[in-house]
Amino acid sequence: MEQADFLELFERALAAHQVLVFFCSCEIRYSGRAEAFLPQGDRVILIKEDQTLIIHQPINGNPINYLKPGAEIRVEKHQGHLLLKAKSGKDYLDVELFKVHDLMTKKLEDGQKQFLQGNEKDMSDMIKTQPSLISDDFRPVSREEHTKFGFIDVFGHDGKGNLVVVECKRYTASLACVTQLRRYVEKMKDLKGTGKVKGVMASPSISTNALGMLQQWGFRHVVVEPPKRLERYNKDQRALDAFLR
Amino acid sequence: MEQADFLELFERALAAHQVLVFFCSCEIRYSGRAEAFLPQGDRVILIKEDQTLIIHQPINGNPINYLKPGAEIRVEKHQGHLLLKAKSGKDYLDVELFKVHDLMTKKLEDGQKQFLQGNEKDMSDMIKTQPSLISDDFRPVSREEHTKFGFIDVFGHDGKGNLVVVECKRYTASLACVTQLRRYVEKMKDLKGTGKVKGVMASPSISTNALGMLQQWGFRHVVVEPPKRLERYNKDQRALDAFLR
DNA sequence: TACTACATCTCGCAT
DNA sequence: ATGCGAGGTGTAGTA
Repeated sequence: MEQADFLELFERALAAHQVLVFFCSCEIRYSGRAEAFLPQGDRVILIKEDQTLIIHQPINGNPINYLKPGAEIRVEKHQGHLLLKAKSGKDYLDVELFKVHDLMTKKLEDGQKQFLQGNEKDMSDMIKTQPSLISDDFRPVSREEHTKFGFIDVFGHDGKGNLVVVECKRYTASLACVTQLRRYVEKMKDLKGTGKVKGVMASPSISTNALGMLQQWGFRHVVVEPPKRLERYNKDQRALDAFLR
Repeated sequence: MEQADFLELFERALAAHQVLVFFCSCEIRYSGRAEAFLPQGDRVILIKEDQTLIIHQPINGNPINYLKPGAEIRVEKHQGHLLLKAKSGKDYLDVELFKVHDLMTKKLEDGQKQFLQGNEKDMSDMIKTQPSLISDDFRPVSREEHTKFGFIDVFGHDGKGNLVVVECKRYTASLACVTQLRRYVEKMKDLKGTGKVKGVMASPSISTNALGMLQQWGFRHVVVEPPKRLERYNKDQRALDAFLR
């Protein structure tokens, strides 16, 4: 693709807040929270309407370089080829464009948000409405969602005069998760001036080391799966899919 | 763009392990580690040569949906429009394609790795070669000895018979960082059977609460910046850039 | 494989 | 702006 053609289309699309994608051979310098250099190779560059800049190599899931939304982006001629210079906050990206293979631009119309279920919040909600998931005598004191005594997921008491702090994790609980629970329990003991505070880790599973530390602190692990209400629908889809194959 | 044309180009590019990008109007269902639904809108869909699938809305830095490398991807006709079905591990993605606006495919040649400096490893290396950054009497032990103690960033001793555990963070240290350090110190006390173990948090800054907890445990904070050796080059570039503006 | 910790983490939420 | 914790976190390193 010709330099002049690219430059014109690029400027116009950028000004019109279109989305731009192009294939190119380039070399990249990054400076900001860290410093990086990526030698010449073919990449995909995506510029969104909010001036997000994302650069992908032909393999791997994550972008190799990027700038957050709101970047200042411009292209200038530099020693026979083009130089894309961009800045977002403290981060700077310089992309030497040796060759632009192909470019695609379009104004995209969206504005939808994704509905997502099965996160940690859904898990703690489930425990509040089904306290027996923790124990027969567990009584949650719903109320506090984010702050009050901290960021405790579910807080309550049992029938033996103990306060109970529940920490939910949607994945295998690790050492870090247990220290988090420990921190909350100690905060609660401090605030309430009592030693009768129990810790419960609610997660689908827990690593061996984490379980060891949990028990060392006299805490309990309870197996709880994150709720996925759309699961049946999707299961059906998968079954149908397998049938059609 | 015509369905039949898209289908043919898509299949061919996918089989040739080219990179594909297209603009489309679509509706997305995700099922796997969670469940999600995204109503109809315009998006950018990127399929890489390793069968990574990434879907972007026209704004925001992160993809709204994605599948990890190695996904099984196919497109089939479904009630007048196209249906892209993909699966990677336990994750399923169904994309109803109401209209494909434009498509770009190309075999990209890369294979370069990024050189990056200023990460936590660089920070701990710097401390090992310049122990005075921690204190005048700090003496780090050799790297070989270090490894058998686990995940400790820098380990050593001072002139007063104390073992010293250093935890590096490239950003503002938080409560979680301090509990991590605490965990390492306690592990070390246990392993060595001594109470004389000091904890040091090395980071550019530390939150007020984290500093409180740090001091409560008798640990110290030392201000250390992650090393960025290319910084001067980039600073010069920025200065030059400003001059040319 | 399981587990651990880093990441230019990003993002939202609350102070 | 800062602080704190979740994330469909992803990714690398190690046992």
